[in-house]
Amino acid sequence: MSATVINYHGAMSRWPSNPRGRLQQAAMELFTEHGYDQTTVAGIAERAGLTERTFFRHFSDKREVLFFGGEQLEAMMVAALRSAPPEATPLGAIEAALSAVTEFFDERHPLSQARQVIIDAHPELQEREGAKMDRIAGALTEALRARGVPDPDARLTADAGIAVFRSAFAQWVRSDVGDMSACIEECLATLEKVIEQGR
Amino acid sequence: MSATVINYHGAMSRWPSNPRGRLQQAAMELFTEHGYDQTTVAGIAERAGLTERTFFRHFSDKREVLFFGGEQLEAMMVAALRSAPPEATPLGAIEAALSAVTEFFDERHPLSQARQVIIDAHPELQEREGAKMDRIAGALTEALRARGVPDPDARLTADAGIAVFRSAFAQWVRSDVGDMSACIEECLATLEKVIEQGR
DNA sequence: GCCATTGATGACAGTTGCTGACATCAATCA
DNA sequence: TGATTGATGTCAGCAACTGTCATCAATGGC
Repeated sequence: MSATVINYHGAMSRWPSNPRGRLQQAAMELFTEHGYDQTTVAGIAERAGLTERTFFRHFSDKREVLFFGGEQLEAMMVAALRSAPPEATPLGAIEAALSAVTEFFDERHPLSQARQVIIDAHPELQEREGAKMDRIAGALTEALRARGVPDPDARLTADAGIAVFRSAFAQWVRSDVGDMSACIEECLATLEKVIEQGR
Repeated sequence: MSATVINYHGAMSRWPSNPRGRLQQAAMELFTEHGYDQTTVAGIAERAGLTERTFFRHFSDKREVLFFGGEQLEAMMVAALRSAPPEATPLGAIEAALSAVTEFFDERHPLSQARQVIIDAHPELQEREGAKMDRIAGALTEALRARGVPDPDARLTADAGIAVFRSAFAQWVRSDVGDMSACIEECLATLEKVIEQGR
């Protein structure tokens, strides 16, 4: 049943070939060992048994190797939002989207922590992370519009939801227990509190 | 009284030398004429009568030439937040910060529109814009903490405020009238509505 | 079993963003 | 007048990224 094989490059891996995964693994290792700046794409490719050119066939740029998979997250959230009951409020639908990914994160707590250490040390990576969040916010906005939520309500609700997600994630990734849904709930309640407290 | 002078490079400008301004102007022109990708830093520098090396002495990278001045915006917002009355609520203080920059924008409506056309066409520029917003959100968070607002309240309020700002800006920059404070007020009211509407 | 096609990769050259190091020159000041 | 300072020019070089073509394993019709 084990899928360990020898491919035609002589490399051994859990799944046949899987060059993208090998590149991601190699990148994480090198970023952790020597830092992001000190790591070259050529170095990552070499450790993965591939060439620099192939790296750029799998990832649009050097940063992307750390963020690949964000589309999956986006898809999960959008799907959850779509399957929320039609009578749900915009904020309720957003809450459903956030809740849909807590399990995904709880299963990857150590990996997320290692990743965050790298990102926190490099502004260009934080920039990319923000861009990914913006992308998700845009997708959620679109999904809310599809539910009949007008503008600017849709965008503001989605952005507020992403703000909750970011605060919750920051809290979750720092903690050791790793209960993402509790963090979401707390941050969402906090947002409601500061808004209802008024200006 | 006019400050037009001939500097030692033979260049003429409204203010003596002002290399940074010349580079920004040249960049805006070239980005608009030929697009961001097709414009090289060497080309910008040449049009400004300077060298590529000097460009990078004034701007940390190619994108930054479009975003220089963001620190000024951040400073204005932080100052306004600081001078808000101590009894103001977190959201009220954030509203003061947003209101403090509406005039600044209203005075630069056409320039903002031209800039936005360029940014909208290039994901890497949108990424930088998001990073600038994140930076401001961080500064506002810190300023709220200094007022005694705890975490995660401070971060969430600041992020919500930036979300309002972004929606308001998008609306303002698309419009022809250019009344930023009205856009801020509308978006803030919308945010309050969608939150108070509940989950 | 053979061959054409397809998809992923390697090889290689080239452009551009960006940096370090040193030289130059005008302005300033002791 | 001469030393210093700050901004710029010059030049070499690295690394990110791209276009192009060759290679080769796998696939599928015959």
